[in-house]
Amino acid sequence: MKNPVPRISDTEWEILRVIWAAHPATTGEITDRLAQTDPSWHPKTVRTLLGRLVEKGALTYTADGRIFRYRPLVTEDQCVAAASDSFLDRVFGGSIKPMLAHFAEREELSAEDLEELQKILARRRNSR
Amino acid sequence: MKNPVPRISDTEWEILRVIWAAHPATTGEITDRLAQTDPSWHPKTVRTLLGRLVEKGALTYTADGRIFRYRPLVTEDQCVAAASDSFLDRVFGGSIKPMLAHFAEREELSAEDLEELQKILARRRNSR
DNA sequence: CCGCAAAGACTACAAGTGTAGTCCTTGCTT
DNA sequence: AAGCAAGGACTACACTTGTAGTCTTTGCGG
Repeated sequence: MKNPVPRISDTEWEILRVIWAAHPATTGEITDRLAQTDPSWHPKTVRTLLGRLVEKGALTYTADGRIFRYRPLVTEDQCVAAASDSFLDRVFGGSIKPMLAHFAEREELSAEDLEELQKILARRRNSR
Repeated sequence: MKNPVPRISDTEWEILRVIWAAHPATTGEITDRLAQTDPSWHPKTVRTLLGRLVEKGALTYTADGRIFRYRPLVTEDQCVAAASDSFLDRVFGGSIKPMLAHFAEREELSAEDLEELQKILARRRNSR
């Protein structure tokens, strides 16, 4: 009964991100918000992708006159979990620890990040 | 001068994994090893994918009679790094910390895993 | 009241992917 | 020696993805 989260492509993620951030959202709003971070978004492309996301069951809309208002049918958490699983399988053969080790070694982490992560780990260890 | 790592698809990852594990490897060896973990691999499919990976520049081969021996042109580390970057961008908008937090919260980590990860983080913090 | 810009519907199209199938050659088996 | 199975070359084909373009309708600004 729980339809598995549909597969979300690269560009579709961008669309979903702005919708998760604030919904319902009209096509125009979505296009504008996308264009703010990347002006190369073409309105027609946005429309196509919105249509595909509706087909996939990731979005619905309600028509308000000739304007559509989109809202998500899948949560960001669901999609993150699904994408993470698939990434883990593909790239790390499904095992989480090497994966975390890989990222923990990367440069971009600040001292505060590291500290916070240690707290997360510590909390988990204590809660058994 | 460093050709960017080619984009590797899901099934191509599986192929590469067995080649990284032991190379050079003949088509037959590769097919057999794949079939061990998943008997549904069809030899023709393997051949097609090997061809594509060669086109992409991820593999080369040397012909030994009518038999090809494949070896990687890209390292697993390179591919892991590239795939990780792309995953990070797609799913977490490029920021590493929320990503690590997400995985650190998952169930599959054992107490030993957690401990080891804390060590990694601690080491990083100390090394400045 | 009318024409136009904008929204949506439908169409396009090449590249990438998953998954083989067919055809040709040749080394090995009887 | 003959034939067959295995390798490789080339072909197939539907689905997904990125990226729009054309066609139709309609509310709004003059």
